[in-house]
Amino acid sequence: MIDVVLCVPSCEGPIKKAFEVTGVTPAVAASGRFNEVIALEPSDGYAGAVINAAGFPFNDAMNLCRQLRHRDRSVSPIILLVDHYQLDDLTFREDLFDDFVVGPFDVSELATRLRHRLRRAGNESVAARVEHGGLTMNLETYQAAIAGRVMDLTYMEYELLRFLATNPHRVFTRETLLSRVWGYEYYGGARTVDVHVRRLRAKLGEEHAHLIQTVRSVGYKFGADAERSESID
Amino acid sequence: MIDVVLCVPSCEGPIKKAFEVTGVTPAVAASGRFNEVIALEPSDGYAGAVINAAGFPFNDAMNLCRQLRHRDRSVSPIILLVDHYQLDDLTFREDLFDDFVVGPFDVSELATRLRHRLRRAGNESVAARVEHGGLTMNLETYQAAIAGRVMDLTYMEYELLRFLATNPHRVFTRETLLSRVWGYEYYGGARTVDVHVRRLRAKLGEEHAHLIQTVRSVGYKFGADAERSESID
DNA sequence: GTCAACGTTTCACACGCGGTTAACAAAACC
DNA sequence: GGTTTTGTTAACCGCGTGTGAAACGTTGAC
Repeated sequence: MIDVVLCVPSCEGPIKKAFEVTGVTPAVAASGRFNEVIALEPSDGYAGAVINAAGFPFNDAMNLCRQLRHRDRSVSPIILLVDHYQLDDLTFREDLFDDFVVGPFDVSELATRLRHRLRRAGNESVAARVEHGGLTMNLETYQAAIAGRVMDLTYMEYELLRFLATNPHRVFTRETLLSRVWGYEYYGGARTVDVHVRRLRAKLGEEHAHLIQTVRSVGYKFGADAERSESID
Repeated sequence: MIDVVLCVPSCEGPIKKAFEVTGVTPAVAASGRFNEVIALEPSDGYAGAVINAAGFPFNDAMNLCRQLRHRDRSVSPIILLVDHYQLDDLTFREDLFDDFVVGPFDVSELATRLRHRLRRAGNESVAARVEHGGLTMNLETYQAAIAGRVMDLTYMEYELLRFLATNPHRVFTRETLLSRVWGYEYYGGARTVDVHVRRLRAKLGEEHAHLIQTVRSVGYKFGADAERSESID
């Protein structure tokens, strides 16, 4: 049985060694491309995943995290290998991974972190649901409901709403949303965001459409402002 | 309010800097001995703890973790600073801490781990703000409040107020404001600044309108002069 | 104290940026 | 091949923004 998914396009040798220390069996899932790991069946089973993002497009690694998280939520820890300059990219993506190691990579540190997260895996879990202002999102069943009424959201609609709702009251520019939700590096048509916001508002219903607020000249944010009218933080 | 308990018998300076990045306020609880931190009342409240175990008896740090954990169960994250040779000691103590940094300590890595754990623990108070003379501006939610009352500012009003409030007591000419806030290279209509100042004063309310002061023949500055009437700098 | 000169405040209005919306095209899925 | 989802384009429209002019206040000279 495979214990840990190893997603390391390079430098596999020393990292594999780290797993021997922990006593779990690693499986190299992707030697060249990130998306190969997805080919693994969930039934294959694995205890955790180590993803090497160092020297690679960051969004590729993030998309992989997202897919792993969707597959089996909160069960298996995801550890990221990053370069020092990538540290800032981790902000607002805290839910996508469980731990990280900064290069140059130390084998024993990785082993310790792996052990740490594996032993913690049972107790601590990523929030399985997001609730805010009448909105409920079940991250396991991939369902969303507003004021008890289930909404039939498409994939992109769900992802956008989830990102906004997990960071309530925070304003995001279209560019940020494109890169965080869509994974685009480039700045393409920003109108794409507008249109998806519009479709979301429509499905939220007239009564709750204001849950996604427009901040003119800046972007969009999630959250009823009523609850914030007294104080900001 | 104390956000984070800093328990670092040495090298406080650079570690304190890490907290500034996250926006939480650190409090040095123990400058010499580990057990001093325990003197803090639970009611003091803090979002997390950073404990320096590097170069110190490991069991002392572990006992501190145990006490902190006992005090408020698993709410606030505990981050350990350890030397490389101490990594093995962490085994089977995974429940006593939430994360660790291996020396030599990198400030930005610590900051990232702090943010990661704080946000995972559901703590949203990790936000960048500007506060001055009753004015509070949350740079992430794009909200501003005066004396607790939320103001509905437009984009330009917000940007102008932010610039002034982040540089309190400093006088800016209209030309400077135009170039710094508006981004103009040229000197357009200086009346533009006046009008925006006026609109801001109106939204600040009569009581707080004086927060933006006119310096005749020069420009405008932000800040209550009362607090500066005694001393200049 | 009066007056003139200068700077600031206030108002009203028009332009255009930026957001919304709908309709269409392309792609993915079954 | 039909259906659903996703991205793009363009028209529409509201409101934020800048501008000019008038009203107002302040300063200093006589």
